[in-house]
Amino acid sequence: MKIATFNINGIKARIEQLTGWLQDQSPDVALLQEIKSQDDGFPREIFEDMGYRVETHGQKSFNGVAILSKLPLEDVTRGLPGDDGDEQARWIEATVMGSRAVRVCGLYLPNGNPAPGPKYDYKLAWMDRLQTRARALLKAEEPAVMAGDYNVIPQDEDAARPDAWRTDALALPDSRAAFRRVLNLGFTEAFRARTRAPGHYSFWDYQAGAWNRNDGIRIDHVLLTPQAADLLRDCWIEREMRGQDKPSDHVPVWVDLDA
DNA sequence: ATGTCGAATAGGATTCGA
Repeated sequence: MKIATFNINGIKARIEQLTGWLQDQSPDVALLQEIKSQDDGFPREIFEDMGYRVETHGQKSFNGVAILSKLPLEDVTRGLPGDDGDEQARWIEATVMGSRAVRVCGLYLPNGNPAPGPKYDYKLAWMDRLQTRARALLKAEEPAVMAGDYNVIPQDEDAARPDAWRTDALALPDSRAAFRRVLNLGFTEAFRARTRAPGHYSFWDYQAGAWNRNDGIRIDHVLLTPQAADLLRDCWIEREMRGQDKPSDHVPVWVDLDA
């Protein structure tokens, strides 16, 4: 089962790249973030015609997550539990029925800038709720994946210029600690289970020629429960996507599971 | 320093979010 997480930065602006990518790479499951569309504005027929089931959790203008799957989906839920007043569409879950059933969570974690401030408070509160959901997934003792744009640079080696991010919400110690707290519950960070080296990024800003200078950061992550980690065949970042015409500022991160 | 992009509003330049 090949699963890719991809922050597409707007479905309308990315239709061409996204459909080409699905044709070429044929993920079984694509977890999309920042669809920037409401559910009824999402061009689901385009993907259904390509053989994908489509589940969205959108909102107007900003945020929004979706699951595209060639495999059957069961028990789809929308929204991260823990705050009924949270209007932001950042979380969607489904069980993917492969040769093994895999619970898949697609997430778009709040950016949190400027920090300190209310947006940073929201980020940290959201990460507390993430930790609660993560505990429940572990308790089920089943293969589960939490993948998406975490908006966290886990360590200095995950940024080309770590000092430039020192006071940014993506790298502040409280952000890193909250990310580590989730990992330390017992999750495996798939990319780091396969690759130790620095210099691997999943995001390059549109500004200041960041891509041409390889001034990137690694903020898109795939976390696996122990039962999912046992199925891990490989994890890689598809950096070539950033060099295409009309790219997103993020690229896909893949896991291949024996499921 | 951002050197940018996407969406909404409004009816083409501006604002917000990233």
